[in-house]
Amino acid sequence: MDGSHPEGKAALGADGDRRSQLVDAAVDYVAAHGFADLSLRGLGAAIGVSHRMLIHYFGSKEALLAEIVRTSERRQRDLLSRFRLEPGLSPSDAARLLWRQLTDPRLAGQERLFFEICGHALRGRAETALVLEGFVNDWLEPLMAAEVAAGVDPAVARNRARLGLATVRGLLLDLLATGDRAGVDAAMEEFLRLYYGSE
Amino acid sequence: MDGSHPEGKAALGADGDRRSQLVDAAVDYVAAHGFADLSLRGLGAAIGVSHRMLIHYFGSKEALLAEIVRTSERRQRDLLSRFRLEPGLSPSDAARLLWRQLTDPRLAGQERLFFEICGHALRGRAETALVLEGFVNDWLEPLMAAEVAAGVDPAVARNRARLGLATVRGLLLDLLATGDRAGVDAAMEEFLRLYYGSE
DNA sequence: CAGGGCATGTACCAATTGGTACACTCGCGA
DNA sequence: TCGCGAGTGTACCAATTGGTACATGCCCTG
Repeated sequence: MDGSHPEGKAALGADGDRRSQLVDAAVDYVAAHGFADLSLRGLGAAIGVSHRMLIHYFGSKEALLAEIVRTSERRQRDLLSRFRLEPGLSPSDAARLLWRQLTDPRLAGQERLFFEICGHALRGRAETALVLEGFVNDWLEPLMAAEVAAGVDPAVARNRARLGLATVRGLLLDLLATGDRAGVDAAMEEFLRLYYGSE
Repeated sequence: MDGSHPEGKAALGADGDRRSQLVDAAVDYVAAHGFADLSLRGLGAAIGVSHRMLIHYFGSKEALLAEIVRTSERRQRDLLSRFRLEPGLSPSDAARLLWRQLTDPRLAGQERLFFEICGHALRGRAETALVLEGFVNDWLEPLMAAEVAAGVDPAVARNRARLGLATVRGLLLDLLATGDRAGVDAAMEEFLRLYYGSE
């Protein structure tokens, strides 16, 4: 009685069709309602399938969670790669722009989910463990490349990239926890001043 | 048949005696085994009481969790206050020392728990919501005071303190996720160089 | 039109959960 | 000595969970 018309299986494209549509909806739901206490029934009811179907498509709750984590990660990475296409701004302006994108309120749910998943991953939860792999390294490479491109000694660039990543995440967490956008933005400005040379 | 001898109720001190002993054991257990999937039975079995008694002493699981969160918070605060007693080192050396204390492997469980609780608190989970209150502000004040004492303009000091807090947390998260102590330490050194003046 | 395979729903199951009822023990005060 | 109340364990309950069995319906191919 909702949008689940039996549209046949050839309507959509490449991958799993229905399956990938479900995982997308699931990520949205999880980003909005949290990862920890997810139940197949609750999720199913919210996105319009029975919990039976979730098991059918994903095999188990654990597998579904793993897929949610992967998709959420991919979304974040897409955000970054879309950003990299920018023209040649000054490094500090580029950072500022990236920061503004990351702190877009519409991404808040996604960011919360990120930290939530981190928390679980630190506990060694299987579905989320793979996150820890790319947690730093996947982001370090592009940031490091940017540093090196700006003329920084590669050895130092790695440390600077790691520092920048950590600071951004720390401030992001601050923002999510306090909602004090002005205060956090001011701290970020202070960081940019220190990081990219002064005013 | 274990360490729960009926030692009478006057053996220990002030507060709840048994109760506070239980909450201490509970925090240890949770720091080691995680917060998300805690069950009263599992916890009880681990610390040597029946889940019945946990309900008896704390009223409900939620109340117990709230108490665990509060105690864990208090422990962290105690760590900081014990640290403040140091003599007058240079700011950067003081920061280095604090950093070394925070990254003591023996605290890893506690730190993991901190981030885990953050994740849940961001979801508005009731027992953990109070954490968000003090999440930044409680730490900002002492850090800000230190900045001001070092001669920084109060307006800037707030931003610097906030930045320092965020960076420490970001790097701590990095350390917990990757275990790459050397890499994270190097990034921290880079930060200290930027933060407290150069080479 | 017939058959097969995929998608879906309903009903169900076993396990685990937080929480409760009741019984038992034990030490203290009258 | 006799309770009485606090501490504790055992057994139990209802709800929720992930997961399964079976039946149904639909579309596509023959």
